[in-house]
Amino acid sequence: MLNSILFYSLDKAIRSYRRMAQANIDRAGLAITIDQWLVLRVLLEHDDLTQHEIAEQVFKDQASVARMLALLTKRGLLSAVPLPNDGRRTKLRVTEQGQHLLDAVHPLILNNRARALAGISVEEIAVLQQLLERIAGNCVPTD
Amino acid sequence: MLNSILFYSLDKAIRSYRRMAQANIDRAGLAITIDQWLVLRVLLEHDDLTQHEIAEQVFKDQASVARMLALLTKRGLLSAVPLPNDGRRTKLRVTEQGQHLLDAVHPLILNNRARALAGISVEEIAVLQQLLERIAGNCVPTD
DNA sequence: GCAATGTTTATGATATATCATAAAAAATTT
DNA sequence: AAATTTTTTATGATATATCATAAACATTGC
Repeated sequence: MLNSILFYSLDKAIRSYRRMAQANIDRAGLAITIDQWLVLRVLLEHDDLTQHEIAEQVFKDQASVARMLALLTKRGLLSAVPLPNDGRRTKLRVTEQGQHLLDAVHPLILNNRARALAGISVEEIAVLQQLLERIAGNCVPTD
Repeated sequence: MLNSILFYSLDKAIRSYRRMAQANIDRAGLAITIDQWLVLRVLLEHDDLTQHEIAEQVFKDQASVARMLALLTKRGLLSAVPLPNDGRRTKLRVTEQGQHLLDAVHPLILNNRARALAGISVEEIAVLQQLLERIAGNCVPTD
Protein backbone atom coordinates (compact mmCIF):
# COMPACT_ATOMS: atom_id res chain seq x y z
CA MET A 1 0.00 0.00 0.00
CA LEU A 2 2.61 2.50 1.10
CA ASN A 3 4.91 0.98 -1.48
CA SER A 4 2.95 2.63 -4.23
CA ILE A 5 3.61 6.10 -2.88
CA LEU A 6 6.57 7.79 -4.44
CA PHE A 7 7.50 9.77 -1.35
CA TYR A 8 7.60 6.64 0.68
CA SER A 9 10.08 5.13 -1.79
CA LEU A 10 12.07 8.33 -1.69
CA ASP A 11 12.27 8.28 2.07
CA LYS A 12 13.10 4.61 2.08
CA ALA A 13 15.90 4.97 -0.46
CA ILE A 14 17.73 7.71 1.39
CA ARG A 15 17.21 6.10 4.78
CA SER A 16 18.41 2.74 3.47
CA TYR A 17 21.49 4.42 2.14
CA ARG A 18 22.15 6.26 5.37
CA ARG A 19 21.79 3.18 7.49
CA MET A 20 24.10 1.19 5.27
CA ALA A 21 26.66 3.98 5.06
CA GLN A 22 26.65 4.66 8.78
CA ALA A 23 26.93 0.98 9.58
CA ASN A 24 30.01 0.71 7.40
CA ILE A 25 31.63 3.70 9.05
CA ASP A 26 30.84 2.33 12.50
CA ARG A 27 32.15 -1.09 11.55
CA ALA A 28 35.45 0.51 10.52
CA GLY A 29 35.72 1.94 14.02
CA LEU A 30 35.46 5.54 12.81
CA ALA A 31 33.66 7.81 15.27
CA ILE A 32 31.76 10.20 13.04
CA THR A 33 28.25 10.52 11.67
CA ILE A 34 27.44 11.06 8.03
CA ASP A 35 26.04 14.47 8.82
CA GLN A 36 29.15 15.50 10.71
CA TRP A 37 31.26 14.26 7.82
CA LEU A 38 29.27 16.42 5.44
CA VAL A 39 29.71 19.54 7.54
CA LEU A 40 33.44 18.96 7.92
CA ARG A 41 33.74 18.50 4.17
CA VAL A 42 32.15 21.86 3.57
CA LEU A 43 34.34 23.55 6.17
CA LEU A 44 37.41 22.08 4.57
CA GLU A 45 36.66 24.08 1.43
CA HIS A 46 35.51 27.29 3.12
CA ASP A 47 36.44 28.39 6.60
CA ASP A 48 34.67 31.71 6.41
CA LEU A 49 31.03 30.72 6.32
CA THR A 50 28.34 31.75 8.77
CA GLN A 51 26.26 29.00 10.30
CA HIS A 52 23.45 30.00 8.04
CA GLU A 53 25.64 29.64 4.98
CA ILE A 54 26.87 26.26 6.13
CA ALA A 55 23.27 25.25 6.69
CA GLU A 56 22.41 26.22 3.14
CA GLN A 57 25.27 24.18 1.76
CA VAL A 58 24.31 21.02 3.60
CA PHE A 59 20.56 21.68 3.43
CA LYS A 60 20.02 21.77 7.14
CA ASP A 61 18.86 24.61 9.32
CA GLN A 62 20.99 26.95 11.36
CA ALA A 63 19.99 25.45 14.70
CA SER A 64 21.07 21.98 13.62
CA VAL A 65 24.35 23.32 12.31
CA ALA A 66 25.01 25.23 15.54
CA ARG A 67 24.67 22.03 17.53
CA MET A 68 26.77 20.03 15.15
CA LEU A 69 29.54 22.61 15.24
CA ALA A 70 29.51 22.59 19.03
CA LEU A 71 29.76 18.82 19.00
CA LEU A 72 32.52 18.72 16.40
CA THR A 73 34.47 21.28 18.38
CA LYS A 74 33.99 19.32 21.60
CA ARG A 75 35.29 16.24 19.81
CA GLY A 76 38.39 18.06 18.68
CA LEU A 77 37.59 17.69 14.99
CA LEU A 78 37.07 21.38 14.54
CA SER A 79 38.63 24.50 16.00
CA ALA A 80 36.73 27.73 16.49
CA VAL A 81 38.85 30.86 16.78
CA PRO A 82 37.04 34.15 17.44
CA LEU A 83 37.06 36.50 14.48
CA PRO A 84 38.55 39.91 15.31
CA ASN A 85 36.18 41.84 13.08
CA ASP A 86 32.96 40.28 14.34
CA GLY A 87 32.43 39.42 17.97
CA ARG A 88 29.68 36.93 17.22
CA ARG A 89 31.54 34.73 14.79
CA THR A 90 34.48 32.36 14.82
CA LYS A 91 36.86 31.06 12.21
CA LEU A 92 36.09 27.38 11.82
CA ARG A 93 38.96 25.14 10.86
CA VAL A 94 39.10 21.39 10.54
CA THR A 95 41.79 20.14 12.93
CA GLU A 96 44.56 17.65 12.12
CA GLN A 97 42.51 15.02 13.85
CA GLY A 98 39.50 16.02 11.78
CA GLN A 99 41.59 15.77 8.63
CA HIS A 100 42.71 12.28 9.48
CA LEU A 101 39.20 11.17 10.16
CA LEU A 102 37.98 12.64 6.87
CA ASP A 103 40.77 10.89 5.03
CA ALA A 104 39.92 7.60 6.66
CA VAL A 105 36.23 7.94 5.89
CA HIS A 106 36.57 9.00 2.28
CA PRO A 107 37.18 5.60 0.68
CA LEU A 108 34.32 4.14 2.67
CA ILE A 109 31.97 6.78 1.33
CA LEU A 110 33.00 6.03 -2.23
CA ASN A 111 32.39 2.38 -1.55
CA ASN A 112 28.99 3.02 -0.09
CA ARG A 113 27.92 5.09 -3.06
CA ALA A 114 29.11 2.47 -5.50
CA ARG A 115 27.26 -0.22 -3.65
CA ALA A 116 24.05 1.77 -3.50
CA LEU A 117 24.19 2.50 -7.22
CA ALA A 118 25.25 -0.95 -8.36
CA GLY A 119 23.58 -1.93 -11.60
CA ILE A 120 22.33 1.57 -12.28
CA SER A 121 23.73 3.24 -15.37
CA VAL A 122 25.21 6.70 -15.60
CA GLU A 123 22.28 7.77 -17.75
CA GLU A 124 19.80 6.50 -15.23
CA ILE A 125 21.60 8.34 -12.46
CA ALA A 126 21.43 11.53 -14.47
CA VAL A 127 17.70 11.09 -15.02
CA LEU A 128 17.19 10.35 -11.37
CA GLN A 129 19.12 13.36 -10.24
CA GLN A 130 17.31 15.63 -12.60
CA LEU A 131 13.91 14.41 -11.41
CA LEU A 132 14.91 14.80 -7.78
CA GLU A 133 15.97 18.35 -8.40
CA ARG A 134 12.67 19.12 -10.06
CA ILE A 135 10.81 17.76 -7.04
CA ALA A 136 12.93 19.79 -4.64
CA GLY A 137 12.35 22.83 -6.81
CA ASN A 138 8.59 22.31 -6.71
CA CYS A 139 8.67 22.26 -2.91
CA VAL A 140 10.47 25.54 -2.43
CA PRO A 141 8.30 28.00 -0.50
CA THR A 142 7.12 30.79 -2.77
CA ASP A 143 6.34 33.60 -0.34
CA MET B 1 29.97 20.73 -5.37
CA LEU B 2 27.53 18.82 -3.19
CA ASN B 3 24.96 19.40 -5.87
CA SER B 4 26.65 16.86 -8.06
CA ILE B 5 26.18 14.09 -5.54
CA LEU B 6 23.12 12.02 -6.10
CA PHE B 7 22.54 11.24 -2.44
CA TYR B 8 22.60 14.90 -1.61
CA SER B 9 19.86 15.50 -4.17
CA LEU B 10 17.95 12.57 -2.77
CA ASP B 11 18.15 13.93 0.73
CA LYS B 12 17.25 17.38 -0.44
CA ALA B 13 14.21 16.20 -2.37
CA ILE B 14 12.63 14.32 0.49
CA ARG B 15 13.47 17.00 3.04
CA SER B 16 12.08 19.72 0.79
CA TYR B 17 8.90 17.74 0.44
CA ARG B 18 8.63 17.15 4.16
CA ARG B 19 9.14 20.78 5.03
CA MET B 20 6.58 21.91 2.51
CA ALA B 21 4.06 19.27 3.57
CA GLN B 22 4.46 19.91 7.28
CA ALA B 23 4.23 23.66 6.78
CA ASN B 24 0.92 23.21 4.97
CA ILE B 25 -0.47 21.00 7.72
CA ASP B 26 0.65 23.47 10.37
CA ARG B 27 -0.81 26.38 8.44
CA ALA B 28 -4.16 24.59 8.38
CA GLY B 29 -4.03 24.44 12.17
CA LEU B 30 -3.85 20.65 12.25
CA ALA B 31 -1.76 19.33 15.13
CA ILE B 32 -0.07 16.27 13.68
CA THR B 33 3.28 15.44 12.14
CA ILE B 34 3.72 13.65 8.84
CA ASP B 35 5.26 10.70 10.61
CA GLN B 36 2.38 10.45 13.04
CA TRP B 37 -0.02 10.65 10.16
CA LEU B 38 1.74 7.77 8.47
CA VAL B 39 1.57 5.57 11.55
CA LEU B 40 -2.11 6.33 12.09
CA ARG B 41 -2.81 5.48 8.47
CA VAL B 42 -1.23 2.08 8.91
CA LEU B 43 -3.12 1.44 12.14
CA LEU B 44 -6.37 2.32 10.46
CA GLU B 45 -5.90 -0.65 8.15
CA HIS B 46 -4.52 -3.10 10.69
CA ASP B 47 -5.07 -2.91 14.41
CA ASP B 48 -3.28 -6.13 15.19
CA LEU B 49 0.34 -5.31 14.37
CA THR B 50 3.28 -5.49 16.74
CA GLN B 51 5.46 -2.43 17.02
CA HIS B 52 8.03 -4.20 14.95
CA GLU B 53 5.53 -4.88 12.20
CA ILE B 54 4.37 -1.28 12.24
CA ALA B 55 7.99 -0.19 12.04
CA GLU B 56 8.49 -2.35 8.96
CA GLN B 57 5.47 -0.84 7.28
CA VAL B 58 6.56 2.73 7.82
CA PHE B 59 10.28 1.99 7.49
CA LYS B 60 11.22 3.16 10.94
CA ASP B 61 12.63 1.22 13.83
CA GLN B 62 10.77 -0.24 16.75
CA ALA B 63 12.08 2.31 19.24
CA SER B 64 10.83 5.21 17.16
CA VAL B 65 7.46 3.56 16.74
CA ALA B 66 7.18 2.90 20.47
CA ARG B 67 7.66 6.57 21.21
CA MET B 68 5.29 7.67 18.51
CA LEU B 69 2.58 5.34 19.77
CA ALA B 70 3.02 6.65 23.31
CA LEU B 71 2.69 10.19 22.02
CA LEU B 72 -0.32 9.45 19.82
CA THR B 73 -2.01 7.77 22.77
CA LYS B 74 -1.24 10.71 25.04
CA ARG B 75 -2.76 13.00 22.44
CA GLY B 76 -5.93 10.98 22.34
CA LEU B 77 -5.53 10.03 18.69
CA LEU B 78 -4.98 6.39 19.49
CA SER B 79 -6.33 4.01 22.09
CA ALA B 80 -4.33 1.12 23.44
CA VAL B 81 -6.36 -1.67 25.03
CA PRO B 82 -4.45 -4.59 26.57
CA LEU B 83 -4.79 -7.80 24.60
CA PRO B 84 -6.13 -10.66 26.70
CA ASN B 85 -4.02 -13.32 25.01
CA ASP B 86 -0.69 -11.50 25.29
CA GLY B 87 0.26 -9.50 28.34
CA ARG B 88 2.86 -7.50 26.50
CA ARG B 89 0.74 -6.17 23.70
CA THR B 90 -2.22 -3.86 23.24
CA LYS B 91 -4.88 -3.48 20.61
CA LEU B 92 -4.20 -0.18 18.92
CA ARG B 93 -7.19 1.66 17.55
CA VAL B 94 -7.43 5.05 15.98
CA THR B 95 -9.89 7.09 18.05
CA GLU B 96 -12.75 9.22 16.74
CA GLN B 97 -10.57 12.25 17.21
CA GLY B 98 -7.78 10.53 15.32
CA GLN B 99 -10.20 9.72 12.52
CA HIS B 100 -11.28 13.31 12.22
CA LEU B 101 -7.74 14.52 12.12
CA LEU B 102 -6.84 11.99 9.43
CA ASP B 103 -9.86 13.05 7.41
CA ALA B 104 -8.88 16.68 7.69
CA VAL B 105 -5.29 16.03 6.70
CA HIS B 106 -5.99 13.80 3.73
CA PRO B 107 -6.83 16.44 1.13
CA LEU B 108 -3.79 18.43 2.19
CA ILE B 109 -1.55 15.46 1.60
CA LEU B 110 -2.96 14.93 -1.87
CA ASN B 111 -2.37 18.58 -2.56
CA ASN B 112 1.19 18.42 -1.33
CA ARG B 113 1.97 15.43 -3.50
CA ALA B 114 0.48 17.06 -6.55
CA ARG B 115 2.47 20.19 -5.94
CA ALA B 116 5.73 18.31 -5.45
CA LEU B 117 5.19 16.34 -8.65
CA ALA B 118 3.97 19.21 -10.80
CA GLY B 119 5.29 18.98 -14.34
CA ILE B 120 6.51 15.43 -13.90
CA SER B 121 4.82 12.84 -16.05
CA VAL B 122 3.39 9.55 -14.90
CA GLU B 123 6.08 7.74 -16.86
CA GLU B 124 8.81 9.77 -15.19
CA ILE B 125 7.35 9.02 -11.79
CA ALA B 126 7.35 5.33 -12.60
CA VAL B 127 11.00 5.48 -13.67
CA LEU B 128 11.88 7.43 -10.56
CA GLN B 129 10.13 5.03 -8.26
CA GLN B 130 11.73 2.05 -9.88
CA LEU B 131 15.20 3.53 -9.54
CA LEU B 132 14.60 4.44 -5.92
CA GLU B 133 13.54 0.92 -5.16
CA ARG B 134 16.66 -0.43 -6.77
CA ILE B 135 18.81 1.85 -4.63
CA ALA B 136 16.99 0.81 -1.47
CA GLY B 137 17.42 -2.80 -2.51
CA ASN B 138 21.15 -2.35 -2.98
CA CYS B 139 21.47 -1.00 0.54
CA VAL B 140 19.79 -3.87 2.33
CA PRO B 141 22.21 -5.55 4.74
CA THR B 142 23.22 -8.97 3.46
CA ASP B 143 24.31 -10.81 6.59
C1' DG C 1 26.52 59.33 18.57
C1' DC C 2 22.08 57.05 19.04
C1' DA C 3 18.16 54.62 17.79
C1' DA C 4 16.32 51.36 14.85
C1' DT C 5 17.16 47.47 12.15
C1' DG C 6 19.45 43.43 10.68
C1' DT C 7 22.65 39.55 11.42
C1' DT C 8 24.64 35.89 13.92
C1' DT C 9 24.78 32.52 17.33
C1' DA C 10 22.88 29.92 21.16
C1' DT C 11 19.32 27.47 23.24
C1' DG C 12 14.52 25.79 24.79
C1' DA C 13 10.94 22.72 23.44
C1' DT C 14 9.36 18.96 21.00
C1' DA C 15 9.77 15.15 17.65
C1' DT C 16 12.23 11.62 15.32
C1' DA C 17 16.47 8.17 14.35
C1' DT C 18 19.36 4.75 15.99
C1' DC C 19 21.68 1.49 18.82
C1' DA C 20 21.71 -0.92 22.89
C1' DT C 21 19.67 -3.04 26.60
C1' DA C 22 16.35 -4.09 30.29
C1' DA C 23 12.17 -6.18 31.69
C1' DA C 24 8.21 -8.77 31.04
C1' DA C 25 5.77 -12.22 28.86
C1' DA C 26 5.32 -16.02 25.68
C1' DA C 27 6.94 -20.03 23.31
C1' DT C 28 9.98 -23.79 23.05
C1' DT C 29 12.94 -27.36 24.69
C1' DT C 30 14.18 -30.94 27.56
C1' DA D 1 6.95 -28.30 35.10
C1' DA D 2 11.38 -25.98 34.86
C1' DA D 3 14.87 -23.99 32.19
C1' DT D 4 16.06 -21.79 28.00
C1' DT D 5 15.13 -19.03 24.15
C1' DT D 6 12.44 -15.78 21.65
C1' DT D 7 9.33 -12.04 21.22
C1' DT D 8 7.55 -7.75 22.58
C1' DT D 9 7.70 -3.39 24.62
C1' DA D 10 9.94 0.36 27.07
C1' DT D 11 13.65 3.32 27.82
C1' DG D 12 18.55 5.33 28.19
C1' DA D 13 21.93 7.72 25.52
C1' DT D 14 23.17 10.36 21.77
C1' DA D 15 22.37 12.81 17.37
C1' DT D 16 19.61 15.37 14.28
C1' DA D 17 15.23 18.37 12.62
C1' DT D 18 12.47 22.20 13.29
C1' DC D 19 10.41 26.29 15.04
C1' DA D 20 10.73 29.97 18.02
C1' DT D 21 13.12 33.18 20.55
C1' DA D 22 16.79 35.37 23.28
C1' DA D 23 21.09 37.65 23.45
C1' DA D 24 25.00 39.67 21.53
C1' DC D 25 26.80 42.24 18.10
C1' DA D 26 27.03 44.89 13.70
C1' DT D 27 25.11 48.12 10.47
C1' DT D 28 22.30 51.76 8.79
C1' DG D 29 19.86 56.02 8.89
C1' DC D 30 19.29 60.04 11.04
